Formats: sequence, C-alpha cells, structure tokens
Amino acid sequence: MTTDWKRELRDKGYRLTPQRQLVLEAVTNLGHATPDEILTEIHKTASGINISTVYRTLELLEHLELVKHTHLGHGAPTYHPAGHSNHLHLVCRDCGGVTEVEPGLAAPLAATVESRHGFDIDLQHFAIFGRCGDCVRARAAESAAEDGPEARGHGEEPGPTDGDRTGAGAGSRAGNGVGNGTTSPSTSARGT
Amino acid sequence: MTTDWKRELRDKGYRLTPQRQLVLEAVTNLGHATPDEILTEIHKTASGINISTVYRTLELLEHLELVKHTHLGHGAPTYHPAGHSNHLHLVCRDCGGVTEVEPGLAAPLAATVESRHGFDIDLQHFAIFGRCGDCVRARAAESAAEDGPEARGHGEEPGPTDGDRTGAGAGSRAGNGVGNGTTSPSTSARGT
DNA sequence: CTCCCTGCAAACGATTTGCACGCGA
DNA sequence: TCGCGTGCAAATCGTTTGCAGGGAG
Repeated sequence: MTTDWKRELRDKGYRLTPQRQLVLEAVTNLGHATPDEILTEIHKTASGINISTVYRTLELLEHLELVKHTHLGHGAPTYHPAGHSNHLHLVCRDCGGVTEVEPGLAAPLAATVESRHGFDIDLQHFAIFGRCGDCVRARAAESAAEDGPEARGHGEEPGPTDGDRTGAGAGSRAGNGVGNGTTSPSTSARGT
Repeated sequence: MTTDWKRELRDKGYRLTPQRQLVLEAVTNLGHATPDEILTEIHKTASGINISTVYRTLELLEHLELVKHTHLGHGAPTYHPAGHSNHLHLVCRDCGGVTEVEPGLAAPLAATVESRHGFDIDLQHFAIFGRCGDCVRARAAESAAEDGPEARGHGEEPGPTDGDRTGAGAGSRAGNGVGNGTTSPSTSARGT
C-alpha cells in the first residue's frame, strides 16, 4: 500500500514531486496537524519547502481524498490522513482540551437530520464545543469570585468567557483507541 | 426589560457608553451578524465608532452573557443576542447554505456524551457540516465529469472538494420558527 | 521541449494590541 | 479629578495569489 497513491496521482495527470511526498508523509506522521506544524515537521528533514506549497499540496491531497481537515476551533484547521481513525472532537471552552470520542454517538442525530431535512451531516468536520468534566467540576467548586474590571483582561480563570481558540499544542497522537476519551490540554484557552 | 443590563453593567463596575449601547442594539437588530456587519449597521446611525471597539465591546458583552457567538464556517463568527432563539446550524459543504434546525435534535447525543465523558456539549457554538438535500441530489445527477489538472483551481463544480468557508451573506433573520428548516444560500462556496 | 510545480514576496481579511487623549462617574 | 474606554495605526496570524525559473515527463 506504499505506492498506490502515487499511481493515482499520475493517473489523474498530476506530477509526483518530493514535496508532495513529504507533505503526505508529515500528515501521516503527525496524525493531526496544522499547515504550519506540517511545514515545521518537513523542515526537520528537508529545507526550502515553502508554506504556500504546503497549502497548495494539502488542497490537492484533499481533492484526491488522501487527507481531510477538521476545524478544532478559532483558526488553523488540522489535517489528518483520510484513512485516519475517525472520531468526534470535543473541545473544552475553558481549558481548550480536545477529547476524541467515537463517531457512532452521532449516528442517531445524523439519522434524524437526514430524514427530517435530507441533510447529510459530517459531525467530524467541525469540533463540538462545550465544557469537559474536569472544568465543569472546577467551575462548580469556585463559584464565589464575582468579577469586575479588575485589570483589563477577563479570561484567565473560569468565568462566563467562552474559549474556543484551540491553540492545539503538540501532535496529540491518540493511537487508534477511539471510543475511550483522550483529552489533551491545549496551550492557550483564551476567548474567541 | 430595557435598562436592566445597564444596571448590571454598572453593578459590575463597567461604564455605560454610547458605543456599548449601539453595539448591543445592532446585534439585537441584526439577529446574526459578523463584527464587520455590526460595524456597518452602526455606521448607518453614528459615525466614528471603530472596528476595534466593536471587537472589544463584543468581548465584553459576551463576558456579561448578553450576546453569544457561533462559528458558521471558515472565518468571521456571527454574534447574536444571548436570548436569541437557539438552533443548530447545518452548513452545506457545496452551496454554503445554512439550515437552522431545532436544538432538541441533539439532546440524545448530549445525554450520551455527558454520561460517558462528563462533557457538557454546546452544539450551537460550531456549525454542523454536511451536504444539504438539494446538493445531495444535484451531485447524484451529474456524476460523469472526472477531472485532472485542467487549469489550476479544482473546486467550482461539485467534486470531492470540501467547502466550508461560509461567506455568510445578509443577516438571515429566521424569526423564531425554528424546527422547520430555513435555508439561506450563501454567497461563496469555495473550498476550505 | 513543454508546461506543471515550486519558491518568493506581496496582497489580504480578520483580529489584536500599544498608545495617548477624552469623557463618564 | 481619576482612570476606563475609545480611536487610530501598526502588528499578527492564517491564507491566497502573481510571477518567473526549474525540473519532470
């Protein structure tokens, strides 16, 4: 299964270039990564490849259905191999952590929406926002501090802030053990 | 119920300024709007107010839970009054149209996720991606054209492209008749 | 030898931030 | 009067595009 995509590339009239190979490799290795992270990954090996090439290549690879992308929050979408084990992404509004859960949970919803509106949903494309168990608890605990315009920024500690803006940290490779619930605390967790 | 939020503002130590009033008014009138549309709306009445003020004010209003925002696609989130009738947003990957459906449909999913992962989801924050009935049909029809590197851009006509990037057109005020299915064809529908 | 791909840099849209002044309380 | 809130402009971030040269086929 190593070179069949190369064939497909050729067959569809596209050229096989080292950078295309590198991008696909990087996406495969990282599992989940933003265009920028992909560029960085590639730079560890090869130098020179440009960010715009990464974008153009990802667009192509997605067109060929070799990779897919998901919006985990505010900006930078994350790309992953098309064959990657699927899962829904639960993004915590407070800590920004991402929990992966099995896609089957959405089957009922999908069925209902399908029959009622004829709409074929893909719950994996956009993350599902909310608050993770830890933060729900944490928030329940400290419900004393009301807040006024202390300084300027309201957002650090739990509060009616929102908080998508998944800074997505390292490539949280969760193996394939979907169905459990791998939570990876992101770096940032400011308000969107 | 006209001035209680003003009280709240004051009580929490914030100042009541005309621009804050104007932004909240605009959000209320528009129902669904991007920061930019809000700015434009305000400019019809008052001049001078700056885009950065709109952003800062929206952040504040959201903190006070007077408004909320939703990501309908690629960029520009849309803001709406916190009390606004809730609904899920189904965004079509092909035509970019947004269909609003009643939030109750997600209740089962929410319950399952809650019990299994302790995660309290908010399906309204991010849109739900997929393909609307019309586009599913349209796509079924013309399944002839394969494509190679004709020119440069692959994406215009239906194909394994994705297509979030909801350019969100005018403020599609759907009244409160949620539960039905108001589809508003957006402007753009390119790939993400 | 042709023309797809790439690197580079500028263009862009959305959002944020530093700074100094004016106005609300 | 005191300092929050605002306007303005510059800085970021993520992504796209125009252009010219190089290499794949």
